[in-house]
Amino acid sequence: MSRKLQDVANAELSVLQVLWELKTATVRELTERIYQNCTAALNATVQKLLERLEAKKYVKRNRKTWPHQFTACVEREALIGQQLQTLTDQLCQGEIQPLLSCLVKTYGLTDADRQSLRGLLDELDGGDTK
Amino acid sequence: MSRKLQDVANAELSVLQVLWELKTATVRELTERIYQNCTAALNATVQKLLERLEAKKYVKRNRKTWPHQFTACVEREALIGQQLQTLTDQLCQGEIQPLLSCLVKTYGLTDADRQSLRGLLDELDGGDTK
DNA sequence: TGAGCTTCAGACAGGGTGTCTGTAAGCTGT
DNA sequence: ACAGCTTACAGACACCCTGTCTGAAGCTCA
Repeated sequence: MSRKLQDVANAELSVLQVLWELKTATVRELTERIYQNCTAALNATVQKLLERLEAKKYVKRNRKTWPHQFTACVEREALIGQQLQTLTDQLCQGEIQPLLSCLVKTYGLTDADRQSLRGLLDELDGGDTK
Repeated sequence: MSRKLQDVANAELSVLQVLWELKTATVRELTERIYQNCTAALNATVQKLLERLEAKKYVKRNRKTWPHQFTACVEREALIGQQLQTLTDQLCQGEIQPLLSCLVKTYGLTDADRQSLRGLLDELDGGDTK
């Protein structure tokens, strides 16, 4: 039974969040943003997190600049989509149906939510008018 | 930075899946269903998984019968909801909005999917006609 | 060239996970 | 009541992910 590989760890995610916000940043900037201060140790921690994110292809590093500049190369939406995929795979045999219904029922969707959701649906209808 | 506690592990989930299907089962039944055979070791493994699930309040054990009968005491839907919550908390600052849009856009929702989704929305509208 | 950052490699502890062994406890048919 | 089988329970591992840190090597700029 293979382990559920946790593609993005918690601390890694917090790095991504900042990168999404800043578009591009150095280790120092990230460290300060995340930990509100910046010691050698914390820097190394962030460095390591970036290293791992880079390995996972979630972050790109520009080695030509000094200090290196980092940018996310995965969209927040892509990550959401991926998580949703994992979720349906694991709990709904790949179907979105149960997830949708659960989502609509469980969450108190506001009028606005429903409205915009309808909008999205209409868009889709328009998009591929079979 | 606290670790993202993985509420239900992989192997644990496979136990739950079987319990959802069978409603109630013994360790032996579960073991056979999951591993296609049943050694002392595998039995103990399942036993341990059940023990952990019980601790997490996801499974109930009837100690009056012998062998013990196990039943899930969490619905699949509840788990989905919980996962969705985690997802939005981590990636959308608790908003469902981005998730919804991602979901609709990314997944090729079939006509049927869209239809049923509309149905659900209508139901909601009817439900709390403020 | 030297001070001060930055990068990089490696180490490490803690915890989750899946698995197993060994032992105690419970049941069943004779 | 007992032998023999099944089940329950406790504890022990090993593996790996995560977050963190230390120390050494590299780069820049005055």
